[in-house]
Amino acid sequence: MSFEKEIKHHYSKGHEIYLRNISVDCVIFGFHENELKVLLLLAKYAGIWALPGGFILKEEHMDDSAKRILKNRTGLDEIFMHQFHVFSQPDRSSKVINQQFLKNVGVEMKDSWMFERFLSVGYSALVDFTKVQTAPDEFDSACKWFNVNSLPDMILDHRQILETALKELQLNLNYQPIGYNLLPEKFTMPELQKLYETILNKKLDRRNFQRKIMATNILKKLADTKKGVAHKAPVLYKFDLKNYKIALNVGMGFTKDKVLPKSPFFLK
Amino acid sequence: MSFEKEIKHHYSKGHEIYLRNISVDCVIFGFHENELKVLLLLAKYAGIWALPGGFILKEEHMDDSAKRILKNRTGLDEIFMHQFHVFSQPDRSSKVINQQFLKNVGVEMKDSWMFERFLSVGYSALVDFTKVQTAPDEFDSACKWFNVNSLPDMILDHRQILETALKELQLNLNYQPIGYNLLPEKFTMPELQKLYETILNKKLDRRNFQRKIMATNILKKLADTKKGVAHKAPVLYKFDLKNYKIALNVGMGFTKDKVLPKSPFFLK
DNA sequence: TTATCATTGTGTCATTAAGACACAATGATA
DNA sequence: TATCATTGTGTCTTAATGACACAATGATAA
Repeated sequence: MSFEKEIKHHYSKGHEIYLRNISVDCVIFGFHENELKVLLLLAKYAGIWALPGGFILKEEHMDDSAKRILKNRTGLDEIFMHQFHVFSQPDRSSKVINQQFLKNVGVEMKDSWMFERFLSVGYSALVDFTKVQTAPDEFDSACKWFNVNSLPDMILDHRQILETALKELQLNLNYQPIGYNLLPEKFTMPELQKLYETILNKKLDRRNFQRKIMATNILKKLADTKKGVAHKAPVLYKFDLKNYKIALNVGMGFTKDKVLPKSPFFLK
Repeated sequence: MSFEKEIKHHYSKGHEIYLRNISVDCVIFGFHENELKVLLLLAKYAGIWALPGGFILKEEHMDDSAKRILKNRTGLDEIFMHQFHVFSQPDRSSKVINQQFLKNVGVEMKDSWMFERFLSVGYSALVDFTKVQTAPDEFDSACKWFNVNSLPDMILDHRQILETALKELQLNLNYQPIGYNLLPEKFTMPELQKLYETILNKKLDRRNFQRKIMATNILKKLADTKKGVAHKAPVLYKFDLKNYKIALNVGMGFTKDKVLPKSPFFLK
């Protein structure tokens, strides 16, 4: 189907398969060359960058909508995504804006479910940059990773959605394990530390970092070292998936033969 | 308008003023006689208890919808409410269920926006039990506080929504100040501790509790003591609203002339 | 009037985590 | 073979936590 037909169909018939007034936007983080990246699409109809988003099928769990959107745009499956906030400014989208989008691509329409107000549920995911096949769909002319510190202009309130996701990620770093989807299977301690530093946007002490991370029991030290690097060969680690998953549910202060960071207030 | 007319009108015309496919449910916590309570309504049309809920007006910020619902049911204004989760099981509500509701009150209808699937956004609030005027509206036959440990059967997935709110509350207790809306203006340290113990459902050490709470700077010690109590008269405190609000934004580990609890990992 | 006693206010001590930092080991490169 | 950036491990001080002791208070009972 041609793009024009596609978009006409979406605007005129979409409400037959999707829920109304509600959309999903995904903030997909990746890690590459010591930079925290986020995946954006260039929306054909708007000529401006946007988060990968979509709608909820009439009989679909919203989590599955988010996963479907992720799969479409990245080819990735089995990624843990979670909702972090609903954005509900009444004027975050509007009839005028949507009619302008249509006009941009030479389509005119009087009425459409798309002209109505939409709430958007923000979802966030951390993925392996190297495994992603960026795949613009029929509505997008490009799909690209951006460094979170140099973002382009973005559609509607997508910048705000992204910032919210980033703040949440930085906060969650303190309570949840991270890295399983972001790093290769085997990795070194400096690599893991770089990930933390990049997300938090600050330097951490190498030695204290190691102590803290090891105390959580989410890592397994391997016998191997990383070959072919300058200087001393660093030891390789991989995640102890069992403990990693426990920590995901219970938080980093979980107890596996004790060894847990002291927590503020009354967590313990 | 009669109840029957009201409900007919809601089912046949509601979509003209509300967003579709999305609703708001409020978990309203109160504290009374050392018990954590939650406000439930007995829905006329269902004959089963439910969280106070409602819909989003077409031009209304969702936060305002939640506040409007709270105001309607409790008379309370200016209460901090926040969204905590979207519930999106496809089968959480259904046409069949809604038609049954209508049948229960002797109304028949073939089609309605209410028969469609609804996502529900959970909101949570902590309010002063004593200031609440419980007010069932035209759709409800009763409005009552329940101890969170002895809840009645509840409609749809409302039990799950409530449990989620409670868990979130227990977790947030570690990072956010609490009590401003739940306690009288002046209160004693044992009273505040009871609040924490009730929510967390565990005993805390009296002396360590005092130390920790005072270290946060959210309390002001008053010159007065509580009169007319058995045994030693406890000192009265009130919240330092300025610091309380800072802590709400920044978290309990905020720095006001230092004195902050050590936080796990890399918060600091 | 005085003793009782549950409750409140405050302090101490041992343990442990966090932050800062020193030094030896490694292994590619010069 | 020496150099040197980087990695691995340990130590020290400070500060927060949890456990606990004891004195002060003030209504109630004797």
